Amino acid sequence: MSEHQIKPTDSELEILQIIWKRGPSTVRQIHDILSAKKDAGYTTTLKLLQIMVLKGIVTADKSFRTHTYYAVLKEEETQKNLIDKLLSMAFGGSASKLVMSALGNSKPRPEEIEELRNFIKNWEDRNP
Amino acid sequence: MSEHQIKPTDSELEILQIIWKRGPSTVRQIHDILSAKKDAGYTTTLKLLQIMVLKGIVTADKSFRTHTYYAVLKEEETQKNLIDKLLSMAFGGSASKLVMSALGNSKPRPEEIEELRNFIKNWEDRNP
DNA sequence: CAATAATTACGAAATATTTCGTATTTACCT
DNA sequence: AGGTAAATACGAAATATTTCGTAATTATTG
Repeated sequence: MSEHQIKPTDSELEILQIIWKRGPSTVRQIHDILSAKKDAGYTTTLKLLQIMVLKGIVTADKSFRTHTYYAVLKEEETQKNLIDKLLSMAFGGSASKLVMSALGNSKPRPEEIEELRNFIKNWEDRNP
Repeated sequence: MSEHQIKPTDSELEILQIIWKRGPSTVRQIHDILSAKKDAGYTTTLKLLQIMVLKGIVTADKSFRTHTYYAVLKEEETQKNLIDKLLSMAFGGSASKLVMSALGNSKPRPEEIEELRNFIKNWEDRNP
């Protein structure tokens, strides 16, 4: 860990999420998904990716005309950072309050519930 | 709900958190707490509060020279909004992943663990 | 009362983020 | 080859956020 916290902005997160899900992607691929859910110009998406390269959030393979972008930030690690921030920013550091709020308001799908129950079972074993 | 989502910024959240904890507070009181953990000028804190009034995040009682600021946004509701956002922004909408990430990386204090266990027990009853 | 201190008002600079237009380059297709 | 389409480069406007300096006002104190 030589680098101090690279913190993606909201727009950057939207893009990261797409790359995490699709794997390495081109601007066109990313933009098509992005523009399905929000209003955005192609060059805007391109510019964002280019900025993300400068910040070290993604890398670009430029060996072909159509560049391909790879996520540098790891999904789990980024999620952890965001939770840590939310925790200190809005929950006074209380993980239990955060979890209760998340579970209290959500309607997890059945398969999620099962996953969660298993996790909780293990978690309880580790926290007697 | 006539108003569209009032979304506090990070700095605003820091202040909100203080008011939530202390109750209605003056600029001085807020600033003293704030400046304990970060470098900030008094007028910066004041200006932030004034902007928050414009946005409807807090209200100011100006009947005395030293104004007192009240939170308009409710803590639980704001927390819920932030979690919803984080959920769609970084967890692809999966509450279970969010919870697992939060619990996986945290070391809750003993009293939190108890609270959490009780909550989970109830939650499991409601999600058979 | 006069000086000092505390407070608010407010403009505006500094910074960060988002968006897009235009120019240029590269590929593709008759 | 010539024309069209697709892609990148890049500056810069538009917007949002954060920070602070200065002036004006009101209280406090000696």
